[in-house]
Amino acid sequence: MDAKQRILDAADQLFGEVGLDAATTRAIADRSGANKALIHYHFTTKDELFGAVLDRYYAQLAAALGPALATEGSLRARLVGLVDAYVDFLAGHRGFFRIVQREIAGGRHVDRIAEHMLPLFRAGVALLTQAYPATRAGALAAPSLLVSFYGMVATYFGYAPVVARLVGAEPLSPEGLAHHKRHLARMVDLMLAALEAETQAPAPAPPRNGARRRQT
Amino acid sequence: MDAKQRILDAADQLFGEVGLDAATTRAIADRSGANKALIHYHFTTKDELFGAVLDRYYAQLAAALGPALATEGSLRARLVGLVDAYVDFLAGHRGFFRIVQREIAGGRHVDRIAEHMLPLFRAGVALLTQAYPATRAGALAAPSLLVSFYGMVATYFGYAPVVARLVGAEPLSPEGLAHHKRHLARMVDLMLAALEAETQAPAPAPPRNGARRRQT
Amino acid sequence: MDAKQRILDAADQLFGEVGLDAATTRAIADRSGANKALIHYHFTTKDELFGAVLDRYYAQLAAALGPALATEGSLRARLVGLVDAYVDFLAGHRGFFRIVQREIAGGRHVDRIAEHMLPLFRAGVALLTQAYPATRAGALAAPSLLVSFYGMVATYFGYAPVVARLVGAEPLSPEGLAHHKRHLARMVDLMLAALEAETQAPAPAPPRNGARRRQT
Amino acid sequence: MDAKQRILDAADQLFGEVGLDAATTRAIADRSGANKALIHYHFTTKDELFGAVLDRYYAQLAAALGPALATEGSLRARLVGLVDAYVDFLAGHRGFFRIVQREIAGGRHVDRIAEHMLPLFRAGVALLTQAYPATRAGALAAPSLLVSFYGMVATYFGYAPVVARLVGAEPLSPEGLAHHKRHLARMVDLMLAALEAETQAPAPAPPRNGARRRQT
DNA sequence: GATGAATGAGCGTTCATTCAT
DNA sequence: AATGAATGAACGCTCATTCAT
Repeated sequence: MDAKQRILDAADQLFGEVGLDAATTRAIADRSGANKALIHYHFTTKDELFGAVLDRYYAQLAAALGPALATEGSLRARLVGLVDAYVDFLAGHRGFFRIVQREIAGGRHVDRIAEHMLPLFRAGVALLTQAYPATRAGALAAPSLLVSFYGMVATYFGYAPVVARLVGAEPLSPEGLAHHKRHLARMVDLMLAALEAETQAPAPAPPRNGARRRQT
Repeated sequence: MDAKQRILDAADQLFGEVGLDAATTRAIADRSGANKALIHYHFTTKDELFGAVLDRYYAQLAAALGPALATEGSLRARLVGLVDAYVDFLAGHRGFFRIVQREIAGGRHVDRIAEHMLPLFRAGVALLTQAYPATRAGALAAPSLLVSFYGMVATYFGYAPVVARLVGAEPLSPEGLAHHKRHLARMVDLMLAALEAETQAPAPAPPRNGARRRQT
Repeated sequence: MDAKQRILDAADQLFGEVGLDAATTRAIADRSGANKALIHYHFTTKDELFGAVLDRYYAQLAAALGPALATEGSLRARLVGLVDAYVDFLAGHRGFFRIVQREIAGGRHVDRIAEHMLPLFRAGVALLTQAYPATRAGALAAPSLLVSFYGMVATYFGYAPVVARLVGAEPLSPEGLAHHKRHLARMVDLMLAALEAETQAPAPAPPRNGARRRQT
Repeated sequence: MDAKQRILDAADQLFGEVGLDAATTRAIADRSGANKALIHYHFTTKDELFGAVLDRYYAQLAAALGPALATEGSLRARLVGLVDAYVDFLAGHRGFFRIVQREIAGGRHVDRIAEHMLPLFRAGVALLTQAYPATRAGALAAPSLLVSFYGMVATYFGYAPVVARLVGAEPLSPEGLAHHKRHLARMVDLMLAALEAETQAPAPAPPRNGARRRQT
């Protein structure tokens, strides 16, 4: 009955822990309390099971990010809300990040992931370009900003083991996450200030090293 | 001797293309023109071979980043040089990024990677904290900044397939990379300006939404 | 009722196409539009389903051969009619021949097939021995003749792919079948002439190589 | 060293006994005293192993039939010699016939079998057409005769279980085989006599039932 | 240094069959 | 009569690794 759900849960955990290849159907069957054959009955193929896990994650992510996007507040509030919501989602679904991180680096599911991410990225691009024409091109173009912020948010989780050694504290503890959020909010502020400035004076000189040239 | 190098090269390629698990000794043997048994003769274990590939990459990376760190110029010049060098290295060693991306997300080699990255991170932390006391703690603490910048640099490569669809251009083309470098330089400028400001007035109010509180 | 027939039809087709082992219950269920479990409800076991297919075929074969045997004409007319009817049956039930061909070569159903064929062979033996005492033993003994004629009729179908390449024409086309029938009729004539001759002079010398000895 | 041979032998036996599908790699490994993986090491695939068994059989068959074809004697002597040699080969390689019988009825190896048989059939056609122009077409055309004789020879083996019940004796005993050979020699004689007659008077009337029409 | 042969363990997948409904 | 879910056993095949040469 709900064996399908239990298989999905077990697969999600194992894919996150050891990766798609190393997560064997046997292990998934064992952890879900199901029969190996039942996995194939419900999902046909390990790859399709993986796709189902992926789809479920992105549905949950969209649900988690939706409220932040729909907020009535200022752009800053919406961006910070978005970033915070993403951090919370990643913190609460550790396997998700690991799965995506591994597969986006080259696997059979890159396309599926890309298809899930595109609408999110596009929404972000729309948000920025509507507020700041300066983000339509140049060094602060919206896609660049979005990828960079996505990178800031996510890399913290990906490199948690390294960060832990570096700072001697647990990056994924509540305190660590709170600090990360504060850092990210500050980076959002930096970005918005720069965009604000650029809107008034389109081609600002770099603060110290005046000789840099701007291009499209 | 020769064969050992060819095995290392083939392994490096295959690990990058398909990952540690999916790269079989048979495939490595075939691509290197060596015998399967010879791989074990030279490297004992597939995991050790992987470690050797990793070590070689990080030695190359250190060599590539060294000049940028040793430069006599301004801090900005050194940071931008570092970022550019990293971008170039990642662009020139595509497999490296994929390997690290996959393994850092949870594998048997996380520790080895962490050990390689730590000195690089520590050097960056030293650089920043010496120049700006403000980076010793708070929302712009050096570790946070380094992870964020590492994330900006690297995510661009990891999410190239998504970026390609988003902007309809090839992110890894020379033009794409040049644009990415400009973007990153600009982000460095933003950061430095903020640190400069913070050094003069330690607790700045956020630009729009004045109600945020700072913590350590 | 309806479903049972559809299962039988689908099974018959698939057994003919790919053989007993390779015809899976799933494939039979798919082709018949039925549920896998329903197959076992109606036939208990795949082997029993196979037996049912076999039984139906032999019932149809008996019906097809009956008229030829019951004919009032000459022995030759009855033999040729039998042969023609068999050719027509095989041509019209291609799966039947393939199934029998495969299973008679060693399978779990050899006995069942043998039981179906025995009465047919016995009828043939009776027909010949009553008409020609010479067929009671010797080189032209009835069982030998029957097996040989059965072989002539059937092998043409079994080796159709080879024959097609050999003669560059389609052996199972109407023309091919007509030619085959003519050939078989001629072989019947040869046999009957020999039996006729042997009845008048029991120990004929072989046409060229006179030194052969006859035995029982 | 000779593990490859032992695998080939075991496979040959099992393919003959139970068929391609039912002969599992495990059973082949067990019978040959080899490891399951070793089978794939030497033959890559079960289908390729089957092809190797097939090729070996046909090489042996060609060797067994060669002397009979090369004989200096009369056409009759050569034909009878050929038939006898085939009977002996089939009797001595029981698995061969079963394998071919099953696969020719529709499998993945029909083409391979057909390719092996074609030269043999062509040699037979050449033999007959050179000796008797009458075999170039018509009811006694060479291909028809060859298929029929092949059918007579082979069906005896294929239907041995049925024949055993029919005559209450063992068809594959030395006595049974000797009798079969005598029967076949007699059939050869019948055919040759008919061809001889037809050569002198091209369009003979059928012995009893005068109304049959001849065609090409 | 290099290789062909060999192996045990385990892979994803499929099978005929059962059972509760 | 009919079905979706479930299962144990087994499938062909591939794996990293070993070893004698």
